[in-house]
Order: sequence, then C-alpha cells, then structure tokens
Amino acid sequence: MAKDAQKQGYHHGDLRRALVEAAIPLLRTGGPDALTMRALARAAGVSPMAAYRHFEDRAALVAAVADDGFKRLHARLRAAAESPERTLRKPQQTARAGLQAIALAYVEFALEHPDEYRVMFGSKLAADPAIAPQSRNEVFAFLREGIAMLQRQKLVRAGDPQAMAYTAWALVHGLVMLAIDGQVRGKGAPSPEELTLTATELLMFGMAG
Amino acid sequence: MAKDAQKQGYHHGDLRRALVEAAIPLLRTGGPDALTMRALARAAGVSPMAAYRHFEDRAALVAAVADDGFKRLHARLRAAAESPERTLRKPQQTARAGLQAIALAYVEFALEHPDEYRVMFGSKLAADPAIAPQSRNEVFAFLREGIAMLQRQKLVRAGDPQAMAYTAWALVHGLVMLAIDGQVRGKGAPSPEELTLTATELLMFGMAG
DNA sequence: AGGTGAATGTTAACACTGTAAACATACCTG
DNA sequence: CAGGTATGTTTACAGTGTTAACATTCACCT
Repeated sequence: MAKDAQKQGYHHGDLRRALVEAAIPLLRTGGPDALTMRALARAAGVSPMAAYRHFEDRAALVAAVADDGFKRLHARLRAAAESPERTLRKPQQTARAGLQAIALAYVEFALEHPDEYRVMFGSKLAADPAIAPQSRNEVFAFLREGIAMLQRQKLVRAGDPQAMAYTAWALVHGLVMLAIDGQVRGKGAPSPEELTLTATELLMFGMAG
Repeated sequence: MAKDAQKQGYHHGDLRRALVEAAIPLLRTGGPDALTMRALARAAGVSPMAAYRHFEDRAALVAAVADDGFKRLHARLRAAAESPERTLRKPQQTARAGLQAIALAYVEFALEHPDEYRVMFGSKLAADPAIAPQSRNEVFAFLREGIAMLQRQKLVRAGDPQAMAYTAWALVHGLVMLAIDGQVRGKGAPSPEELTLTATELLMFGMAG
C-alpha cells in the first residue's frame, strides 16, 4: 500500500504528484507568477522545504508541471484525431480534415488553459536536458507521424516530414501565442478559431502538391 | 540643457531611458529573470526606489523594455525590406522574395537576442492596455501592409490581409519560439534559417492563388 | 522481531526581491 | 527669490528561493 496517494501522517504518500497537481489551480487563479515553491507546498499542506526532496529547484518543478501539461495536450490531440466529427467547413479528404481537427484541438486546449500553456513554453526548459519535458517530444512525434501519413496517402507533397511538421507546429503555436497575448483582439480581428481555420487552410494549400 | 542624458548630481537627466537601456546587458548575461527592479537601478547607479518615479511597477518597466525591443525589430525589418539583396534560393518575383527577406530578418533578430525576444512576448503585456507596447502594433501594421502590397501586385490571392498577416506572423513567431526553446536542435533537425526558408515557401505557395 | 540506513519532512536562517511610506533635494515657474 | 513639483533616498515589511541541521518514518535484512 505504498503506492497510494494518501496524505496523512508524517509522510505524504505521493507528494511529487500532489505538488504537480496543486500547480493547476494555482496557475488558473494567479497566473504563472503564482507558481512558487512555497505556495505549492502550502497548497499540498506541507512545509516549504519538503518540495526540495522531489525537485532540485524551482526550474525542475516548473518543468514537471510543463511535462504534465504536454501529457494532457497529447491526450487531447489523440482524442481529436480519433473522433474527427468536428470537420467544419469543406470536409475535403478526410485525412486532411483530420489534421485540421487536430490543429483546432491544439488551439482549444491552449485557449482554455492559457497559463498552463504559457508555462509549457515559458522558460527555456528544453535547453537543460536534465529537466527537458520529454512529453513534448511525443507531441511532436505525433504531429510528424500525421504529416507522414498524409504523404503516404499522397495528400501532401513529398519532402522532409520533419521540416513540414516543424512548420505546422510553428504555425499553430504562433497563432496560440498571439491569441493568448491578446494580440488578436483588435477590431476587425477574426476569432482565434476562425483564424486557425484559414491559417491551416493556407498552409495545407501550400503543402498539397 | 534639461533633455541631455547626463548622469551626475542628484538628478539623473534621463533616468527612464537609462533604465531601459541598462536592461539589455542585464538580459544578455542573466536572462529574463535578471531583469529586476533593484538590479536595473543598481546598473543605472541609482537607488532602488528611483525607478518607481518612472514606472508604476515591474510590469510597466518590463513593458517598456519590450516596447524598445519592438522598435528595434521594426527598424531591422524596414532595413531588410529596403535592401533585399539577401534573396537566397529561387529569387522568383522580387516582391515575394522581399517578404521572405523580411521573415529571415525577423528570425535573425530573434535568434541574436533571444532573451530580449522572450521578454517582448513574455508576460501578457498586451492584455493591459495601459502598458501594452504600442510599437508592436506598428510591426504588425508593417507586415500587413506588405501582404496588402503583394495582393495589389496579384502575387497573393485576394482575401482579408489582416488574417493573412496574422498567419504569416504566427508562422514566423512560432518558428522563432521553437528555435529559442532549443526544440529544433534534435538530430536531423534543419537549421533555423533553412527551416524559415522552407516554411515561408510552403506558406507563400498557399497564399499565392 | 528488532535494528539500521535511506527516504522523506521540518525548522531556522540568509540573501534577495517588489513595493509602500516618509523624507530630502534639485529644478522650474511665478 | 519663493514655493511647488519632479525626482531621488532611506527605511521598512512581507514574500521568495535555497542552504544547513535536525526529526521522523519506511523498508529491508538478519
């Protein structure tokens, strides 16, 4: 019974998980700045220094929260890929529509949880290999696999799928960042969803041979 | 003689500018976290609270630094647009090549000063209208004007230039963010410049009618 | 069973941060 | 020259990350 996440007595049970989970409500209310070691420990009902038994320093803690976010994002994208009933506008070939549905799910996730998304791409986590969120690579691999599949179906022109995946990711990531920063809000500006649709259509036009 | 930026005696001369300028070396050495009120004041040879005579709080100071960054970025893009000798690969129609040169200049700027770029898009500055960097809008307007010009020359398909400009900006911004985060570094990954070229070509293929 | 080392949590302390309040000085305008 | 205003300073407080020393509990071995 050592794997259970009880939280009574001197030892916590699974403090590491508790800390990472306590991060979400903190983020939603106070933004990324509220993600402090001490506040996290407080939320988990534990003394400030307890967190340091599980994370080297604040950067490592933040990286773990980011990693958790990428896991949830990955799950969301997979779900969107498997039930692509959300093909708005021009269903076209279903494979491409599926890719578009994935892009929409990505944008939705980020706009629903902007602070989490900001943490995921906040500090230069990927630079330090010790704490680089590995789930991030899985998300990217998922995307690249999608592109490669479209190539096999001749729905996307031949070429390095890696570079194309980077391009697609950059486009969606950029859209999200601009939207989160409140930059798309000006008068006459399209809604983020509308913008995502037109943007992905433009890109897929270019990728289609 | 009140407008000169002397720094002797009780009054500084132009402390506001001095603070914003002191931010750059701090950023380059210590990253965005080194951008503290007290460190800035120290660098300007002034007491910690002096900064508060010119900036409401830290967020406002950071916003001013970001605004300064957007001004320099804007200048850089304008320079790239006026001397487009940098047309690598497939010069095509010169107007489109010019847009590609602008994209390259954008990426170069960001990769040369990653910490400044991170500050520019760091906290949600644009959300608070009181401190939202206005130079940012000018950069976007510049980009949108470029797209509109291409439309007039029939080099880009008709459509809302605003949405297209958002798309182009998002693509480049996303590329930069991924590159800065060290995400493009994996084996077999293209160089950021190479990636920028292929990405912009894909997008322009889609935007061309 | 009992003891022992490792894992985990706690308390105390330090240097640093943002920022409010009260005070001091220099400039500028009448 | 007088006085108000802009600017800079000192002091103080709460909150932060993090180190060091100490305390408790768990897991395992004989």
